[in-house]
Amino acid sequence: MAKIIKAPRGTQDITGAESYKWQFVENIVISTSKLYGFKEMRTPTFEDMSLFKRSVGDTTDVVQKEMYQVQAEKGKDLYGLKPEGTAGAVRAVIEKGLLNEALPLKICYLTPCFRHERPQAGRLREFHQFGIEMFGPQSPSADVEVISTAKNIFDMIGLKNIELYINSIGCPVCRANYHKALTEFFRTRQEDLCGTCQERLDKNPMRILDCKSPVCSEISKDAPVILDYLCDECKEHFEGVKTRLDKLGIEYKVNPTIVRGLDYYTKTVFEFVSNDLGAQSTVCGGGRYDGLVEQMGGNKTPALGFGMGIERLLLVMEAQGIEIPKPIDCELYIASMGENANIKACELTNKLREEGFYVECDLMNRSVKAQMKYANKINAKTCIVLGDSELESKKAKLKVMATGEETEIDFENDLSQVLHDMNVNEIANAFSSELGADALNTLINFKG
RNA sequence: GUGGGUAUAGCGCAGUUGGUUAGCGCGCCAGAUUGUGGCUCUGGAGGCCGUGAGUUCGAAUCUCACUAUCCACCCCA
Repeated sequence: MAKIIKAPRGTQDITGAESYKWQFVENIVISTSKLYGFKEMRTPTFEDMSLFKRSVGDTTDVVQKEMYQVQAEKGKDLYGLKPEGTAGAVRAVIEKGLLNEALPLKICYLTPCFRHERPQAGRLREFHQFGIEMFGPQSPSADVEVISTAKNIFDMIGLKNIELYINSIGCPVCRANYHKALTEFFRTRQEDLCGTCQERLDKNPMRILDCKSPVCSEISKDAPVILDYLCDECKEHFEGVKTRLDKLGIEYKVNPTIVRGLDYYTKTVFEFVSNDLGAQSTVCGGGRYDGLVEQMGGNKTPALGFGMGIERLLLVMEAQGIEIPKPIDCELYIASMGENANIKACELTNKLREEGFYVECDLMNRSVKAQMKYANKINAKTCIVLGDSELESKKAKLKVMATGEETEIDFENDLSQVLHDMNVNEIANAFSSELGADALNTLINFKG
């Protein structure tokens, strides 16, 4: 036997046992975003390396250490597999001139992302992000709309205990002042900081606030807080965001230690976090990036958005035992004996599928018994058996698998009516049951 | 990149202080008077015991290295 090639480290195969869950989540995120006016956009999986360097940031870990780079030809420019969704979206929006249309421009996307990290719970090398981006508005209302889109998605999925943390990291001006104050503060206690934090002191002092080491977090308690350093405009904006969140009844905690690791963020930043995940507890992260469009060569345009990790979303759902509607079961299995019956089964199956029913017949040349076993295994709701005598009489017994009850029918003419009636009954039952959510699921699920 | 755990059939697991033919459950296939599923019973297929060295008369079992995987750091979705 030839050697088996395995999937690359940190990647996943999504089989039929899982894919319906993905489809469920993907449908919810896309359809919920539609209510807010976000139109789906699809951009390439790889982009020029310079795009990521300029947007995400040349010195960030994501670009510096975790990018997958591809070179199509020796000596030619490098491409990078997207490590996140915003950069490509911003590039496309500028390139297509979409900012010349009516603003705000609202887009969303579902895309694979790639980062070369050590895989861990909730962290893969190829993962999938759903994201939304909004271009044009500088009003705090936009921040709240973006946050509420995420919140609404969680609610639609049925997630519990997702906490929202918000912060403002200010505009470049107030952030620079804050960085200076923070560096000066930590400089006085430099020797007491842990190893990594000593390095952070110059590179990214705000990260020290986030450190889990007891010593560092003790020191951080007295550190200056970003919110005290915001300029008037940034302060007012942040207040505006909080006021609106309160009005909408969206609960949040202001957390001055949340810092996004991508360079483009300004003003509002936020994270949705779940305790049902391991160390990688952020399900959704985002914020404003008012300077990015201009930096990428477009006209100065405020913008904002978020990214949501689909794998992490699914992990939380799993942990919380959220039930995802299963794909529909086979509605009819047509068992057959002998060549002529098999041909007839094949013909009937095809005809019923054209009418929109999920029907199966034997493709393995198995005994009737084995075919029945298979029908049972795939959870077929009904079955008929065709043999020489049925072909002659044009009648067959339709068996309801759950009860074993059989009725004789004219298989040439009655099958589609029977299958139709079965579905109508099922929907009626779902409606009359007291489990509203289940009924809804059945309806959503019914025929895709 | 750093640290710790794990690696035996498709999946989940046993495997005694090293001892010859490596087991169990689920799943898969077939049969139980030959045209009917689920329950039960019987039989069958499927493993270089992660890879490579070493110790030994003998290694799934002990040692080392490598690889993969999981968890955590880091970073982030």
